[in-house]
Amino acid sequence: MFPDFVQPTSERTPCMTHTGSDTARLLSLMAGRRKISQGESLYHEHDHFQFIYAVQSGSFKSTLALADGFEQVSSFHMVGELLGLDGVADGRHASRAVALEDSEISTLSYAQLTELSSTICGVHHILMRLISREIVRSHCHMVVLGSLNSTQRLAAFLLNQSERLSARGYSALEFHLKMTRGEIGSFLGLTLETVSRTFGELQDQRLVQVKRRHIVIASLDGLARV
Amino acid sequence: MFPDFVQPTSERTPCMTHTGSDTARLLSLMAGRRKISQGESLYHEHDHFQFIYAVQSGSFKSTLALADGFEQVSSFHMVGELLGLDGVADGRHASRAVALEDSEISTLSYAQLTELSSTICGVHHILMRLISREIVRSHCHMVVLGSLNSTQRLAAFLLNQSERLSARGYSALEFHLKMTRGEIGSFLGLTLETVSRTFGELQDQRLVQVKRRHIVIASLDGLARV
DNA sequence: CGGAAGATTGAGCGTAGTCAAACCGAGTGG
DNA sequence: CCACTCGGTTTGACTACGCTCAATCTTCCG
Repeated sequence: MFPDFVQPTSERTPCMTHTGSDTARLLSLMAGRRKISQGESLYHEHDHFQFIYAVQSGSFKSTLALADGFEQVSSFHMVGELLGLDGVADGRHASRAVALEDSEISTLSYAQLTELSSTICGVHHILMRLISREIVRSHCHMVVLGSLNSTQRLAAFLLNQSERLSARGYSALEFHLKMTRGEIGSFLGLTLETVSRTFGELQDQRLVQVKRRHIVIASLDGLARV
Repeated sequence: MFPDFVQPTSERTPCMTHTGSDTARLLSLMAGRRKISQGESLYHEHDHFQFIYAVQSGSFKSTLALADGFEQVSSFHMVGELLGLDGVADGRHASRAVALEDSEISTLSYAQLTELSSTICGVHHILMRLISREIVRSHCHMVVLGSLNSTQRLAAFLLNQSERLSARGYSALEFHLKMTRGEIGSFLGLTLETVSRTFGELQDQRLVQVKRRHIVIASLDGLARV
């Protein structure tokens, strides 16, 4: 039932977060460091696009505003991931980035970066790949939103979290979510009540243990099989 | 209820298709031309990424395969739009592109393009912007999939079609869809029956006239207000 | 301790999915 | 020309999943 790229097991998965040598090399160019406290915004929609950011510690969500004032979460970002690439499109940010906890980011001026591109061969390849990877990630998420039921969505979400956390050296089976049920719901196209209930279901099936934001995965395979 | 960027009226809309001076300049570099007949694939998932394609005539859909063999439509492409940019991410295509009708495409080798980037200043800016714009587009579609009901989704779809067609000099109010109900449904995260029924509703509300694939929009504003 | 924000749980409802049948239009061949 | 097929579309009846509204509980923090 799952698109194969949602599963964390496969070696090369397009849904993979953009952590890797690409980002590492880009990170080495990063300069300014800044603290962002919980709830603070890094940038807003329509803000002039100037910087690309990398999460140094903590985590962020990206949101898009709906016309009625509500906001939908479009992605979560954790340590080592980049923010702000959506601004390349037309020089303005298309989303808002908010810290989910007290965080630190480093900053890289896009103008600087394009200069570097001409001197340091390969830099713009890296950047291009990173942006393109974002496309692939959103496409994956479109599949999640467009063809999975609530249980499958939440399972996919947990697997994704697990994969990204373990890629950062944390446990793949036990972790602490930084986001509320409402934010998860918004991200998955569900209500917060449904998220809560679905956590309950997964727990009843002995696939995970959930205590508020603390998650223990009992069976990765089981989750993937959902 | 609509995210403002779903509406076709606003002047600068991030959901805007990537037709514009950027594409135009890129198109001028395009070389080979090829015919693709209806149902034929331009590339498949996991194909080695080598070319970027521009639709010269006809139209295409991009699909992602689910693990169970089904495919979800992730986007539609019409004349002047680019295909294949998802392959930049890791050198392999993440989606499949299929012609919705007998079509023609022109081809641009990505390797060639990156060479050009170093000589012709600005080429890689263009490419970067185009890729980034794809991100913004997918984010918009995530909002559609994550927070709109069937009527709103279909209205957004029709407005999008209308906008893109009128940008190409066709009528904004009367056009012929190239895709089946099933394909629309897959794209919008609905079943084909729901698409059909929802077309009926919109017709009952005198917002559009629908006869199979022939669409006449009675009120763009009405659709946008849905 | 009290208040607030977040999470859980419950009851009832509605939208969209499912399954099934009928319909329509285009193309094919007798 | 009509009969037949086939893919796509429409329509109907029923169902179920997830939403809504509401109450309660938990944890955190002043």
